[in-house]
Amino acid sequence: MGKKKTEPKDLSKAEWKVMKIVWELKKGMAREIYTVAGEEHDWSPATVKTLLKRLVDKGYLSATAVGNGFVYRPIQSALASLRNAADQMLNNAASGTTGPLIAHMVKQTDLDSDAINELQKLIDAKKKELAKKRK
Amino acid sequence: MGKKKTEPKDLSKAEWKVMKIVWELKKGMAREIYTVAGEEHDWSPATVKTLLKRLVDKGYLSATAVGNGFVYRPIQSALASLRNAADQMLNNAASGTTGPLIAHMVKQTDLDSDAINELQKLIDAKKKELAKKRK
DNA sequence: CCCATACGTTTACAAACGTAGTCGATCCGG
DNA sequence: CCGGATCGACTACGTTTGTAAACGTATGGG
Repeated sequence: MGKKKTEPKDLSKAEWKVMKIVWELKKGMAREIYTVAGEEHDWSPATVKTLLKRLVDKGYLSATAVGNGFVYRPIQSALASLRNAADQMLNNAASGTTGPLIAHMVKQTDLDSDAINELQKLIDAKKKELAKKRK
Repeated sequence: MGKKKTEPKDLSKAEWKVMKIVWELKKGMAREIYTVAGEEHDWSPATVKTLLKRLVDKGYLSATAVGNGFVYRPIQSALASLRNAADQMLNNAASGTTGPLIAHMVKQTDLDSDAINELQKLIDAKKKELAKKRK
């Protein structure tokens, strides 16, 4: 028993940026990660190393020993993590703001046809649901 | 000339919760705010007072003197603040995740017919745009 | 087999956050 | 006009975050 669950800590701003890089690389050694990170943001390798460590501690990255160091890999998919962030955001949304908020995001984003179709499907479902409810 | 802009600091988790309450009340004196906050979260009045102060300092709340204390009012609309948060989130989104992310949010949320129609309009626009591009 | 290089760990330190107590000023019901 | 309730400011203090140097160690090219 006692699975204890260890409340999943969430990511800080800097940590998100590192995660984004690792998600895009799929996996990587310290070197590659802090090279990219050094270009994109303006961090010293030391800084990135610290962030990597913290991410491993927080359970967002796995580190499998290879040669000198480790290969880092995301434990959760980018999507899973984003979903959490999104849910938190929705919790902070005062009633009535969610609709416009989502609309804003749709406007902001470039969607491919798959995404658009998926969205269309969801909208249709919502419509149907609404119609029924308003019987 | 020196508009200086004072980089808008962003809200911490606890601060969001307070803001949400104020947005919903539209405005309020310390008393009401920390009463509600005390029920919803489990904060002492002192804690809420601190948060209120910090929110005023950060420029999220205005405080106009009335009697003993102040009436607090949100300076930005909830939507405006959420939009910022959303934009940040989209920045952290690795490519290809945005579509599914938005889909997730749509699923998560109860939308009224206005919101649904608005979304539908946006989707239609995206479709058209896509069709044209893929000439 | 040596040593420069890169790795991860430790340590550092200021700023932001979460949480809250104290305290002098002030308002209002009586 | 007094005294209790309340207010906001100030102080406090441990934790997390941002940022990075130092350092002991392992690695692998020569």
